[in-house]
Amino acid sequence: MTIKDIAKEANVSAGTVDRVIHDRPGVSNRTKAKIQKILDKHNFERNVLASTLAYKRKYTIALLIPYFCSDRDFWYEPNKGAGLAINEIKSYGVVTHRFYFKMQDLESFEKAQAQILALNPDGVVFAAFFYSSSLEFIGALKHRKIPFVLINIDIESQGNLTFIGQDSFQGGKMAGKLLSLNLTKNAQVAILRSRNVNNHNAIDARIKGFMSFFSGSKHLGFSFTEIYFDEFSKEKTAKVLLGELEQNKSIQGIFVPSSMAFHVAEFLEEHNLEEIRLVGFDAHVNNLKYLKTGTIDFLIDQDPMEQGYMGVKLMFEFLLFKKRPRKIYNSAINIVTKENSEFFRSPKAVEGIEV
Amino acid sequence: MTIKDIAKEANVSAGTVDRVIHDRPGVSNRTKAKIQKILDKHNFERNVLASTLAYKRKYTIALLIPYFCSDRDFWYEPNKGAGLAINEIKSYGVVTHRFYFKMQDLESFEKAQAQILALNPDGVVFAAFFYSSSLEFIGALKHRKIPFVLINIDIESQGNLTFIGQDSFQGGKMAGKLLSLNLTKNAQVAILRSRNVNNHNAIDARIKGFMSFFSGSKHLGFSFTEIYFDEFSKEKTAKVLLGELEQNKSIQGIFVPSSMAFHVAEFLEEHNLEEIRLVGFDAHVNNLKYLKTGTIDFLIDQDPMEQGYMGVKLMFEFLLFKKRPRKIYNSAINIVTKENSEFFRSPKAVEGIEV
DNA sequence: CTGAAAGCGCTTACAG
DNA sequence: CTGAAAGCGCTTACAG
Repeated sequence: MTIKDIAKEANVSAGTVDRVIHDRPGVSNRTKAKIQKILDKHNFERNVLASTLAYKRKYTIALLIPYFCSDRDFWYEPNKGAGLAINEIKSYGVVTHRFYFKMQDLESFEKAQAQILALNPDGVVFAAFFYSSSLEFIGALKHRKIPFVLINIDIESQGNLTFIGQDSFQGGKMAGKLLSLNLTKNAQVAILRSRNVNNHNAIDARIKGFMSFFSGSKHLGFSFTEIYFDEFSKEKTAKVLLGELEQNKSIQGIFVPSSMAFHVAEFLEEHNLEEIRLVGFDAHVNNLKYLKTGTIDFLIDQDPMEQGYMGVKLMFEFLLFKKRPRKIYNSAINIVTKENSEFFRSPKAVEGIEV
Repeated sequence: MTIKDIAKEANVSAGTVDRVIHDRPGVSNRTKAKIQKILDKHNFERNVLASTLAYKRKYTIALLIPYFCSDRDFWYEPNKGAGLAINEIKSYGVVTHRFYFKMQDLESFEKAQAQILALNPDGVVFAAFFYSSSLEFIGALKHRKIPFVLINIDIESQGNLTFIGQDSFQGGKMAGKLLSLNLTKNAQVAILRSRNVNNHNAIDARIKGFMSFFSGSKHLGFSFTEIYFDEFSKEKTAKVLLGELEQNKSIQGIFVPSSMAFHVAEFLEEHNLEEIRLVGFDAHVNNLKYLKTGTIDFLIDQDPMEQGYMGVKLMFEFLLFKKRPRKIYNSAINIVTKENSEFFRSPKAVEGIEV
């Protein structure tokens, strides 16, 4: 059933049918009703391919995420997912420009923002690092009426099309449960956190969720201590941990509410402290290494590839097909252990295919 | 960059460029080389939309999966995933016919097979229940050179395009680990299995994987006993379990290597035996109910929606774009607990969108 | 308010 | 071996 068929049945031209389908002005009510009736009768759905081709409109999407050095880094994955989506939608006349900034470098973030505003894209997908700078960027986007999608890091702002990321509180609660499985009663647990971090909110929420798991009566015996770092790096981690663990020999479990558990694991292995139980976030290659040796017991993964993929894909569907996404897409809370470290994400249909 | 642009640059017609792109005969080597050079220079990629539209070819895919009664059943999910894919690909001129059979009714399976062969589709996606009947079906498909994709249940046959499903051995091993987390040393564990089941292979592999986890030196104290059912149903489960658990009061953990853990959970709750630890497969609604009450400790999920989605999508990509999938797509081994029961799968970009 | 015609980019008989 | 033309289904100026 094509527009032509409908037109013939209604004794009008294809152009008129098209006007009715898209509710464009310039059709008499009488004709409109007649055509609509036939459309409904046949349950007409227009051919999206032909439609897209005829529209001729080109769309530009900008993606802004942290720079990554190798495929072992967290942000490699969202970038990969975005790449899959970009590839899928390019036939539809969508060109996606990718911008990267350095995670510790506000200037690089703002430079990328300026470039994006200069590009004046039809939509923006980004990770809201640097709280106040992100808010300004959002202000500029809203002013220009450019729709935007947030991935990975939420920010209490209005007007984003959707947010795609993990529920941090639930993730933290999950971490609490997992750590508890390997601890005996009355264990002492250390929570490790860095002072120099951009997404305080997510870290705080994870810790709140973590503590909430132990608030039930079952785990009254546990005690907790927070250990602060200036930043996560091999040397600094070692220095602080040496002091703390020396001072407090009864620490049996460590919770790292960020993706930096591998630094801790490296330290534990070097000091033969593998019996300390360790739970962290994000199953990137750096962390997986220590999951496999058993020094990290559990990782909680959020399928970052999917975040990149969906960010771009949902923006595309909004721009071309006016499909408005839900306000929030909760990423997976995947539990990763030695046993499923090869199988903790669904294999994506779009990858791994040779032409 | 379009075919027209290339044609102009090469001083030939668009038709000739098209012939070169598709390596169709009837172009002199000289012209071919000239055009190819220009194509390479511009890194030409043809517009898939326009191409699909012009081809005019229609494709038919047949899907064959078990019938399901409600959205609480396992097979509801693959069907839903398939529906998403069907919707995505219909613009490309692909019509997918869905056939359902009753899991305990060989006749219904063979009737559907006959209908599919009568339809003579371009590709078939199916779950290989009923071993020998499936082999016959595969023989018929091969004879007609109809490509086919297996989902959920693998079968040692040759010639399938790909298999999409969980690695049963690894899944079982994961179950072993999870059950062990909640058991004390020297625990006695029961493995429950039904005699009346179609995919013996997967169940056997899960049990092998399960046992392999305990074969390490760490768990020498555990002992295991297999309990057989004629089939899983509320009454039969209760009857057998009553006898077994009565006779052997020291059973502390139960492993159900199928999706039927909810029957066991129901029994345990009715007899106030919730302290027995329980691990099963597949996070469909029936099972999730008892995960939430805590009677089931862990479920291992395989993202069945993705299996349906990918089965159809990969067949589509093969038929239209000649993309040959990998021989196997390992489904996820998702660990589901009370804490992540809302978040154990990636939200699919394609669903939940209002037009 | 409505229709005829041209065009999106690619493919395919057909003619030469 | 090669080109001109028609067509896939939809959209859009343009003319009336």
